[in-house]
Amino acid sequence: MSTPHEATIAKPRWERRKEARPAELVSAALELFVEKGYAGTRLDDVAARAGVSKGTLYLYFENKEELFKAVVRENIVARISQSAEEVLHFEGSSAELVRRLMATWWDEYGSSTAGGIGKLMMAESGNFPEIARFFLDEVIEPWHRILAAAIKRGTERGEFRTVKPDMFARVVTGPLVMLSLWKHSFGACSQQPLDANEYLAMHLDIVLSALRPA
Amino acid sequence: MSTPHEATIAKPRWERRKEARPAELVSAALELFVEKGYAGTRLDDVAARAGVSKGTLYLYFENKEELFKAVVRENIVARISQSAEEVLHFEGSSAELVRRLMATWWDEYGSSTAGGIGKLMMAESGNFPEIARFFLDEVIEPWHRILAAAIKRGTERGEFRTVKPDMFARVVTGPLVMLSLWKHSFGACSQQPLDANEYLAMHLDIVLSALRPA
Amino acid sequence: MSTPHEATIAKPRWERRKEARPAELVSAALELFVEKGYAGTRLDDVAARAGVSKGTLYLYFENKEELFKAVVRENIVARISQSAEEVLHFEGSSAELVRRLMATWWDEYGSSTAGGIGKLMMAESGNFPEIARFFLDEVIEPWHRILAAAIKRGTERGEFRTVKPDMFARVVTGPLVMLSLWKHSFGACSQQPLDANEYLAMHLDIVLSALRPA
Amino acid sequence: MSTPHEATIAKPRWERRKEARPAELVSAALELFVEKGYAGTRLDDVAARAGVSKGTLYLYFENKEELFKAVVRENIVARISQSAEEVLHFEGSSAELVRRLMATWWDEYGSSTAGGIGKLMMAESGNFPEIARFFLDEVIEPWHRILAAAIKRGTERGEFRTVKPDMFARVVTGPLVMLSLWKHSFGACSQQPLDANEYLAMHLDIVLSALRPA
DNA sequence: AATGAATGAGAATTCATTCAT
DNA sequence: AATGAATGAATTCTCATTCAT
Repeated sequence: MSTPHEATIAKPRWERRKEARPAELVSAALELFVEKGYAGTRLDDVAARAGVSKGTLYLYFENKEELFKAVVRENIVARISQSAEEVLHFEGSSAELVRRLMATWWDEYGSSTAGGIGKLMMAESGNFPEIARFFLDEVIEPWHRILAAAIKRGTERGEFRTVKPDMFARVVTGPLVMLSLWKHSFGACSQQPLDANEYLAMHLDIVLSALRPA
Repeated sequence: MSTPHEATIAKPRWERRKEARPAELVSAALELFVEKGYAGTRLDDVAARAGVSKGTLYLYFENKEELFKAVVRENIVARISQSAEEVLHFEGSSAELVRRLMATWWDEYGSSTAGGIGKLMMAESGNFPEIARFFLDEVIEPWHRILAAAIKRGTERGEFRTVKPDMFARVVTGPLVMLSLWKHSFGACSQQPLDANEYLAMHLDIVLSALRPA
Repeated sequence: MSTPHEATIAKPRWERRKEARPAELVSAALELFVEKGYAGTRLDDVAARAGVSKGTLYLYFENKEELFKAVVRENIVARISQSAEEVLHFEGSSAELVRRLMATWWDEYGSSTAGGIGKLMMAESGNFPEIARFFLDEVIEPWHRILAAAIKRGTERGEFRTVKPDMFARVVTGPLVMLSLWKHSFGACSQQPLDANEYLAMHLDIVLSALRPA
Repeated sequence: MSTPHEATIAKPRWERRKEARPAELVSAALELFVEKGYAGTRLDDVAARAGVSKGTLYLYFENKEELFKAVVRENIVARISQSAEEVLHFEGSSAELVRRLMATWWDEYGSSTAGGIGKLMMAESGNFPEIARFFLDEVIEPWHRILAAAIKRGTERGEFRTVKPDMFARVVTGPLVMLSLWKHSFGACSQQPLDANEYLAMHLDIVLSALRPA
């Protein structure tokens, strides 16, 4: 179908980083969506922040909604699955396992730019129910299951007291999410900045205290 | 069938409701802002939900931003102050005090429609820094202080172990906020609905367990 | 048709100045139309300046355009005719007649609030051709005829040199109109205010110098 | 009838005219502002007259007011300065100088489309005081100074009688402005059109007669 | 592959006009 | 006669999307 002379078409002077573009755009879009919300983000600004023209955006994404979906999709990652492995194969104490899971959560998800996705999804879940559902299924529920599994392991091994693992996992995820949301919202206008490490240490302390067998 | 005369009684195009209008508009706006975010809310829709025309909105609010401010202002309420009283004059155990504060928080703030304000502020803090600051100063910080005071009381009376009251208060507020946000976001698309009472009971259990003196 | 008991209807508490209202409204409208132009004038403001509610305006004027027409109509007055009389019956020198006509023009038309009508008509003639035509026929042309008649009288009596009366009248009306327009436009933002008397004196001097027989 | 192929050649929805656009828009806006006044001019119409869509206007001008300012700015031109040169270096009689200045005024300012700017400024000076001030400083005052200088020159060379040059200049500018305003207002609805040349000849005659030494 | 001028539907805002009181 | 709350059409302005280059 393609004619041989196509190969002789002069190579345009740009050509570079064909692959990099979408990532740059998604990254710029992520920042702006998190900062201003979906409706509040102008594609003009996304393009400008990515250093390209507005038209270029449409070479890679059909429209604003598809860009939004891409932003969510590209940033939820398969990270969760790694944590799952850890739970299954972990050899140490359950307290240590819980500590590690939470540290991992914060390092790889909560504290990263991608953590803003949480805020975004929370704000836009009403406007994009399918995406919210997707996020719920792919991110939130898996995490709850992993953490619940770790709790259950501790109980079964006699390290933790008996609690309802699912509900416990949900509740103690609250402060983690809170911390992440805070960074992307009030954190910016609070004068004495929140010390994340101290916060996380206190949180771990609470969780483990609450799990101590009677 | 109906008497001809009745049929011809002109239905007034509108009713005079000067007193009620602003509240109705603010209420309609609250729902939509929470549901769709600031930028995603059309004033047309606000007016329609309040049962008035677009123009009427402008009789009571200078513009969209002022409406937004009014929504926030009218819904933060002075509720917090009542809780403050409770802390100061409470006679019972500190565990009971904490339980009551949390129940109050949920009943009067978290579970109410106004709880959506929290979600709204979180999403829009970047776009309205002054209002976010206001919300921080008038709602969040006071609550933290009240809860911290209750923790401190428990410690001083030997009922709780020693913890940093401020940080503890912040951390254990996480699940409360989480629950409220959930209701206005993923709650809508989660199939097995979250049982708020069970969640809160578990949370209280965790908090009190974590505070138990060694 | 009217029933006797109409007479027993309680006399409402307002009642006062039934006749005065339209004049107050027209006067307020005149000021605003002159100041802001037709389109730039809000009926709200007209009503406010007249000290009545917006609705009241519609008791007296069918709509904005009718109000505008009333403003023009009520302010062109029959003043002109008095000047006409003067020309016909004046006994003194033609120079004195011209002097009087100009002084009269300034005192009764140019310097009065109604002088703003000129500015208004100039600005809005394109939007209201019929009214412009009316103004032209009822105000401008008659004035030109009167002044031309005075010039002609002077020439015929040997007091002035021979000129084309019509064109002469038009040209020397220019400074008069200019002065009136100035008051309602740049006059407000010019720092050294224009001395109208000096201006008029110079103008009269020019006119009479130009008419001096060779 | 026409070859099918020709008929299917897609007419571009628009043409790229970045360079020409602002001038075209300003020109369209000038006509409409002069014709209908600032408030009476719809941006839709400006765009339509310039042959572009509404949105395009906003690519070049931030808002209606900026467009208005551009219209004024672009049309006052530095024409005045040429006349200034003439006064300084003119070698002939002062009467000839005055004649030339007036002819120049009419040819280059009064009779041109840009002359409508005068009408516009007069009508809108109240709504845009800063622009009016600008116009006063950049156009009106310079002209007065130039004409006054020419009068003074004549007096000093014994060609004219002694008059107050400033006031004289102001007064005799009246008919010029009048003529220009007339063209853009009543001129349109007057049946016997004003002969500008005859008017200007009469005016020059008056001015020079009035300046003749005793 | 990239651009950015142009578009036009849609949202915010204004204001002349209506009408129940 | 007077009011002023309510209306909705008209206008300004925004921004996602298109497309010739």
